[in-house]
Amino acid sequence: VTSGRTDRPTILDVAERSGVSKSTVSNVIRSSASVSPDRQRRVLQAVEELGYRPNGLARQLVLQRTSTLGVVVGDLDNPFYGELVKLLERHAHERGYTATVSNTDGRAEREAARVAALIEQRVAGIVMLQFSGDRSILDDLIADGIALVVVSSTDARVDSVGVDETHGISLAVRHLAELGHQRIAYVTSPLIEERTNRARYDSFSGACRDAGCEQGTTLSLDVEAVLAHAPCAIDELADMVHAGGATGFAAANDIVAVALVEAAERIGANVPTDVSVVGFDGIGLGALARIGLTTVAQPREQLAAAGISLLLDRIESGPSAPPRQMLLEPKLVVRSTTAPPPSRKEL
Amino acid sequence: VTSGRTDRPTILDVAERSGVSKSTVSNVIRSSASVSPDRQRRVLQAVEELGYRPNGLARQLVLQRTSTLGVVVGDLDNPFYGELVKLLERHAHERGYTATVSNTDGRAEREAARVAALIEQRVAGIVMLQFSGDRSILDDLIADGIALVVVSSTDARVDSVGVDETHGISLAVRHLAELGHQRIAYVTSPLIEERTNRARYDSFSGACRDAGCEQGTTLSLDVEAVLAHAPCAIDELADMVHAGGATGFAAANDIVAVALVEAAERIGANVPTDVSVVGFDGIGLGALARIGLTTVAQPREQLAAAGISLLLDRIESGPSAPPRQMLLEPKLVVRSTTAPPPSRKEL
DNA sequence: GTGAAAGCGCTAACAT
DNA sequence: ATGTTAGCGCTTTCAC
Repeated sequence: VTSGRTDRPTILDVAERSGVSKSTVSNVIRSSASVSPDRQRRVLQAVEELGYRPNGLARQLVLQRTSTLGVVVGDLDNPFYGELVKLLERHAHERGYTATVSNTDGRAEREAARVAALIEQRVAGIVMLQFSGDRSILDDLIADGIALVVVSSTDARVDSVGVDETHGISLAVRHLAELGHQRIAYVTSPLIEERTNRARYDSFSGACRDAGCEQGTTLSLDVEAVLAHAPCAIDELADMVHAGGATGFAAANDIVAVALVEAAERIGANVPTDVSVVGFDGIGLGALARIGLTTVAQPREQLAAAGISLLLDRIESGPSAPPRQMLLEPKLVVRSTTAPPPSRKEL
Repeated sequence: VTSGRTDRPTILDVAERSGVSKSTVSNVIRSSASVSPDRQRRVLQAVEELGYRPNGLARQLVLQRTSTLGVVVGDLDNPFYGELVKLLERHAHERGYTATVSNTDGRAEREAARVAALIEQRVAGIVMLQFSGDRSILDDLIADGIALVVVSSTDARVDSVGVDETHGISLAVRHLAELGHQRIAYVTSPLIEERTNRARYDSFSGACRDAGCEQGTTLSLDVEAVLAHAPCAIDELADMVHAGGATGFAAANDIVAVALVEAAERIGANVPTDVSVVGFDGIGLGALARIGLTTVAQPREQLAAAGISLLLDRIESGPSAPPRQMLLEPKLVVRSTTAPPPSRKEL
């Protein structure tokens, strides 16, 4: 009653039982060198009888490379990331890798701690799905020469695959503008990383200019607080809506959008009659009739597939190859959280 | 340009640079035996200068135990599981473990393949969050003597922590009965494992008897199909509702419940005016005013905490200790998908 | 207090 | 075709 699992047989036990050498056993289980049919059979039988399972740790130690990928995600609770991680794990497994996932909740310390653990574990590569407050971890990783890919976000210094955010946001803004909204505001959440946020905001500003509409004050919505019915969370929104600050809202992601719809209706502003909301991501639940979230959808399957491909390529090619950036096209999905603004409707 | 990462320094490099032996370095980085302050400093400095990171693989190989936990989940896309995995990872990390997650999509072959990979990787233990079609994998795992805990489900042969399902379902049925529903039907999905399903169904039957109401035909709803607007998916429901087969529905989980609400409203039956729906799990999105899902909520944080505790205990104590079962109390959360049935309302 | 030596389970030359 | 040998990077007796 000392050790967790019963003692597992090693390659040596198999060798002994089948009356051959370690190497021969190794050869048959890896089906590498040629082994006589007779011995092959005997080894296989011994493996069977003993219930032998090769020790991956030992193999990876001697091979000097692991078949483990680290997946660093901000919030697994967000279905967009849940699905992405699920797809990434699928692709990883298909290519012979396992996935160690790390949830950071957008906290820099956690991100650092998780990444440190991944490095000690000698993961073959890391997929990053979201950044926390600062990108210094990225710098360390790059300096470390570890294989790295950023999925659904972008950074010029590393391999990455994401959607064309500028285009995505312009789709949202243009849609709102075409419906007749004159004043549009950008809504984000404290969880979204500073730099990403700024980039998106810039895109948003540009899109507003291009579409010829004014831009309202940017709102930051604490999603948790809204869902927990914390009253303070929506005061800012109330002020804004009642003062005619904006009739159209472009949200940083679908969860924020959904929380925004909730908050708006709670203060008596109907969506889409009074205000319109468009999200970003394309989570499955947004398709529910009761939600009907108009959103800019990301191609999740492609993001995952490309992410794993890029990462494995990088693992092969080493850190010296120039970084590759892939930009996928997002798609506007119009549902029922957007409509012409009230003033226009009354015509 | 051959290998992925640049060659990392080993404990030997540190030893050389600081002019001490391997063992001394090992002692200081693990802060085990006592080392003279002088050498201690020199070692630490060398570690710093070299950017040395201990090789977890090597350590775990010699220690004969890993600090990796396997988490096997049916569908990470379901926010209930997304959140559970997130919580499990947090607790695991707090106790010094990393989490390798495996998504099975409820497919037995995938489950087997993933579990095999986990065993080769010599995970210290496995958390199972959902079963696929058959439980034979469980048998193998038990025979294997691997540390194992089942979370949010139950099996008498292994450590497990879940909610009292019988009680949970009776909460749902009783709530419906108290509202005046005479005929209640159970709704599940093809993704839910046979045995779990049967157990829940039995509980459901019992609850109906106790509450003195009839039970309608059980429905199996393909959630994907409903959300994808596949027409066939809701025919059965239409027949049932129009034939007065049931006015109240107890769903196997919140996703099914939400899909059911969608399907019902699509065939012209308003929720809760015409039919009532109660879910099971308590996903965050159910709290949205537009969804307002009445549901039987599971204590997720406690499930995760207890799951990791049970597993680590098991890792310590070995396979011989008798299995422990923990049953937590679910809680009925009444929102707006339930109301008195139409007939009763017309009084 | 410190170092030398013996492995953990495996793979990969290198002999035969 | 098969066995022998030397490690992969680390921890841990066991002498000194």
